[in-house]
Amino acid sequence: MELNDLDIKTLSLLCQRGRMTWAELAGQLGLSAPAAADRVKRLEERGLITGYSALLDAEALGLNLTAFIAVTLDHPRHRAGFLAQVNASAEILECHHVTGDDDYLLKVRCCHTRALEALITDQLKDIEGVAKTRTLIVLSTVKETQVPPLDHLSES
Amino acid sequence: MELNDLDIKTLSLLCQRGRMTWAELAGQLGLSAPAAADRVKRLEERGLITGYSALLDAEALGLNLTAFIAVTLDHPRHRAGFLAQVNASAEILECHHVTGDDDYLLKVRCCHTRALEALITDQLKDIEGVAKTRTLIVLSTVKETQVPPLDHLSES
DNA sequence: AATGAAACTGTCGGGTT
DNA sequence: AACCCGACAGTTTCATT
Repeated sequence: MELNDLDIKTLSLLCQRGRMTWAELAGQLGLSAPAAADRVKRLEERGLITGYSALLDAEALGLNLTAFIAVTLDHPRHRAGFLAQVNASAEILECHHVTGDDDYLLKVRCCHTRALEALITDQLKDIEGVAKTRTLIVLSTVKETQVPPLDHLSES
Repeated sequence: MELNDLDIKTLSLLCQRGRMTWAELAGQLGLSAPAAADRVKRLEERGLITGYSALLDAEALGLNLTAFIAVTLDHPRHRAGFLAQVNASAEILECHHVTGDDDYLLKVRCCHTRALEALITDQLKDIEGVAKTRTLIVLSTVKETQVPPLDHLSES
């Protein structure tokens, strides 16, 4: 599992402009278009690139409310039902099993406080085994990217 | 600011497969290729689509450690310095100003615990005004998407 | 929003270092 | 093994209806 500088630059460029043409990418890399396409195909086959996506502006879409919800389950037996609900809800963007006082940390996005209330009451609290939820409302977002720190990979 | 069903379907399709051709998109929408391209261009100009990106597998890249760090500043005067550091660090993926016991919630991603230690000690604690940090380690990630809940937009 | 023509891009095979 | 070149099919784009 080796990643040379050209691979990292390729990943970086495709994170910045996911629809750029192979010719354009090749220009930035100093390669021909087929060579650039080959390298990308290899990165996809190795599982480093899992797909491509349009990036949407949540606020422009009217999704003005982001929140983090810490969830505590009262027994591991209720895990499956909880995770099923997590996967079924489009408003739950992320769900992480975390260390600390609570079991799970969710990142959710919805339109307004009423929708958040419905999410907490109907989608979460209603699940058997959800003992407690703690909600942090996002007042403003300073930075939000899904691009991992590619510069730091050489150290690994 | 109107969004019809075709717009929402367009956004959804482009979130799933960001590099699909206009011809392919047009097929899914029941339109001709130029019509589909026109609709996408309009969504970009309206700011709903902010760009396109390759999606990377952080674990496959060796970025095995994700954490959330709650940060408390001891005085608003130290805000600017803190935010400058946040924007300068590639390992800090997100920074949200939140309600609750702490001021900011960061999502960070790095290679291993040593790198996380360096992030907390050198990048955060070293900033003047950072009074306290609380770190939650992510044990496993159940779900992680950046695609907003498009189904729920009709209610707004 | 659909059609048709021109320019461009992606992709494949063959050859090179 | 990685890359370049040339060629063809598919795609984007523009003008027109």
